[in-house]
Amino acid sequence: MRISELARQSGLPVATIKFYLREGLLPPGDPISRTQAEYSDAHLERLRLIKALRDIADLPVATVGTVLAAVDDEEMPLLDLLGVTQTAVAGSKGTASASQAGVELAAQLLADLEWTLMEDSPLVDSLARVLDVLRGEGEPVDAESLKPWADAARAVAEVEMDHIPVEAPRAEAAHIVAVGTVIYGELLAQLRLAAQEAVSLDRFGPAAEPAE
Amino acid sequence: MRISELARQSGLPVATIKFYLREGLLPPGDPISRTQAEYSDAHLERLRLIKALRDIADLPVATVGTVLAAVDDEEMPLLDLLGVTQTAVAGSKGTASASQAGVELAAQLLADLEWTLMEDSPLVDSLARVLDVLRGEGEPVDAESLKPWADAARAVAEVEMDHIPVEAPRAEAAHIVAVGTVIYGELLAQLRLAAQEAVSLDRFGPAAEPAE
DNA sequence: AATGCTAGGATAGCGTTACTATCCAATCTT
DNA sequence: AAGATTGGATAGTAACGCTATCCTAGCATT
Repeated sequence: MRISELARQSGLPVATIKFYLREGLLPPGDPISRTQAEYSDAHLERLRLIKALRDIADLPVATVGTVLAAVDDEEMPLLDLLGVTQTAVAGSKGTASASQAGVELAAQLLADLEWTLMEDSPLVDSLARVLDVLRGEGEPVDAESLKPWADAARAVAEVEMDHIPVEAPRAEAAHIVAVGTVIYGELLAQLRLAAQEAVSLDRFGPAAEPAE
Repeated sequence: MRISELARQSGLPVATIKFYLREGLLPPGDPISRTQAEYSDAHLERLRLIKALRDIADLPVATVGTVLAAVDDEEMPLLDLLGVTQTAVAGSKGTASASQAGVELAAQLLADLEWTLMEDSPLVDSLARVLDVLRGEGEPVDAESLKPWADAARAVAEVEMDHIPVEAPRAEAAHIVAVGTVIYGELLAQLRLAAQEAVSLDRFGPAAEPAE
């Protein structure tokens, strides 16, 4: 198909597709002639993926590029791909770094939970930043207090890791790792909000006040 | 204290504080004279809150304003404040809206879970958008398949709702509702990533011992 | 009271991000 | 043959979140 067809099927403007081509998010089409290129279903698939990462996870375009490059890199082990994707998701916000105390707190928390991370995992820092804020708000940050969140996180993580088809072709597994890390995270976040609303309605009654 | 002292203690540039004042995120100080205003600890507190919402939750400045206005509104019931905050968090990303099928799917999911939301809750739409993407990726979106995430979400939501000091002064409870919705969400997200890494290291990692 | 520094307020400017629009010559379609 | 379309290059735009500059008025010191 040509670019306009790709635009039609993906629902993205031609100009945007050209932009993604320029940014290297979408590989170039097969050049048929000097002014024509042929795009495949793989391109469409790729655009859908980009759209998901942008719309749902709100990842910056440059970060999407990093993740896609990792997905495409046949040499990269899935474990490393997971790391790249996590870094993209975790690190896409803010620039401030965690306090020393926060990092120690995070390390202690992980130790208490018996969760072993990689030596230099950037997740420790992301976690430390959150703990810094909680501490600043006077909330407890010890393992016991945070256990409900840790248990919930661990439970979904186990399911998600089970879900990776390690026996399947790498491309397929890589795709699921990247998408799953992002999308199931968002799913969990949205379900949490929905659950909050359901719980609060259950408790404080649906007849709380006359809505208009 | 004067503005420069406020800047020093909050770690924010004076120009930024002025910007927040203009945007209405920070209430004006007590005017001592025509060119001097006195700021209190409450202002410092407020700045810390703004910083948390910006740095951690990455909420747009305008959205932070909406949430803060709701926190300040003594007339607003906590239930409504929760709704405002959730909308801020859930809706701060993307602009695309969910498909009709996605909305129906979301409604079905909530029904199967026996979660009752408010009539016109925007969460249905946010959830539908996520389900749309999952469906597009060929992932299952029925209640049974998604139960692990729903259970995890419900579990933390229960704890979080228990955590709101409904008997305390409204200002305090309101503060916790707003901050908690955002910060514990981020905590959960980060813990999930950490758990993913811990689980995958346990399973595939270097020096992994079959811990059975 | 003169001097100099800071505060507060208004306005304008800047850097980044993510597109979007315009051109253009080379095809392609009919 | 002729109008439309394509790929590619380049430039422009809009939103966002600050940041910098001005200016006048007061405070603080001498």
